[in-house]
Amino acid sequence: MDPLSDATTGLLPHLLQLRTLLNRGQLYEQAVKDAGVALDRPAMTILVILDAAERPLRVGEIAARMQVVGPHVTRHLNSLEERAIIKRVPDPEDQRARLIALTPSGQRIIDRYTAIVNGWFTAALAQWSDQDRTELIRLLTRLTRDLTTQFDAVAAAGGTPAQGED
Amino acid sequence: MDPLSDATTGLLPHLLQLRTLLNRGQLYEQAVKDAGVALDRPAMTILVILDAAERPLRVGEIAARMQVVGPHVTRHLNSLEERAIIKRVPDPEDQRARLIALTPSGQRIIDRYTAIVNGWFTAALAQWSDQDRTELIRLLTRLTRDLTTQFDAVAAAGGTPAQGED
DNA sequence: TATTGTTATACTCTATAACTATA
DNA sequence: TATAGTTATAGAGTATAACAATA
Repeated sequence: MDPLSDATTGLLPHLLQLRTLLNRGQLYEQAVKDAGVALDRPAMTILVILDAAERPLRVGEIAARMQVVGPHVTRHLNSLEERAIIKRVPDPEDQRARLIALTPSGQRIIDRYTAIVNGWFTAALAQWSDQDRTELIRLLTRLTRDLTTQFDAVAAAGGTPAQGED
Repeated sequence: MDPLSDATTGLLPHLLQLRTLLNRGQLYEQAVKDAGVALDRPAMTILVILDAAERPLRVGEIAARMQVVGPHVTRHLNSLEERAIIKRVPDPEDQRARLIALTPSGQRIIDRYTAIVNGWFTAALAQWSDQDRTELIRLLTRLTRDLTTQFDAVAAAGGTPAQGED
């Protein structure tokens, strides 16, 4: 009756399993240990986001990308700034805001960390064909984008299923 | 120099973003509200796992699939059993163990919940081709499996990069 | 003695509320 | 008065340690 159901039914368990996998603290601890630093997961996530952005970000932008609330980011930034891993610089466009930038030391840390984790991914996908790897990235990117849109709509509607009818 | 890098570099930010998306508590709250129950996320995860397994599971099996530790599961099972959403039955093969089964009431809850979430997924993937949906499931399944293997190896090695050389 | 599960306690991660400063 | 960020406090979520019962 609904051809979509065949493919989308069963997606939930798969995604939960992936989430479960990525939430394992053990991995981050292993990676930061190998990278020679002692940072917790949220701090590491902030660094990954700053590194991927390739430019300084506002606190609010980081919070939005982490899907968390402002104060959570602030707390970790305080700790990261004390250790000279990030720095806060004034935003020339708005004196209320601050731009968060990686220090050279912070950049070295995230580079080491990323190299290690990418090494794991490379090993995990070693048997994959080039085409499958490319497809994975493409579908994952699209999935994340479309789920974000859908979830935002659901949250905004505040209780409406949103089967996408009207 | 390394053709794998092209595809696997950048995988980390994508996966973190997906994780971030799936960790949003808002969604679970919306779904359980629509489903007419009041359960927290870990409890809901347990029900999803039991439903996907299509048979009673041991406490240890649930913990393994959630990648959490036994006591965490026990606590939620206590609460779920009080509300007659799951029940513990003796495992005929081992008197130490117990099998966790959904009650009819619990099955109804997870059915409603799953229908709602699957509705969201269906809406999110409405514009996708059948082929892309099929490919997504296939690659996601494989990714989860291969990452699990890799991460287990890393954790077991206890600090070894595991580029798969030796 | 090793394993399955439970109870009790502590730690990590994230949210809400109240406040300061600039727009 | 609205917005960007911070401080302080409270609540989920998960882990570690100690224990009970069966293999």
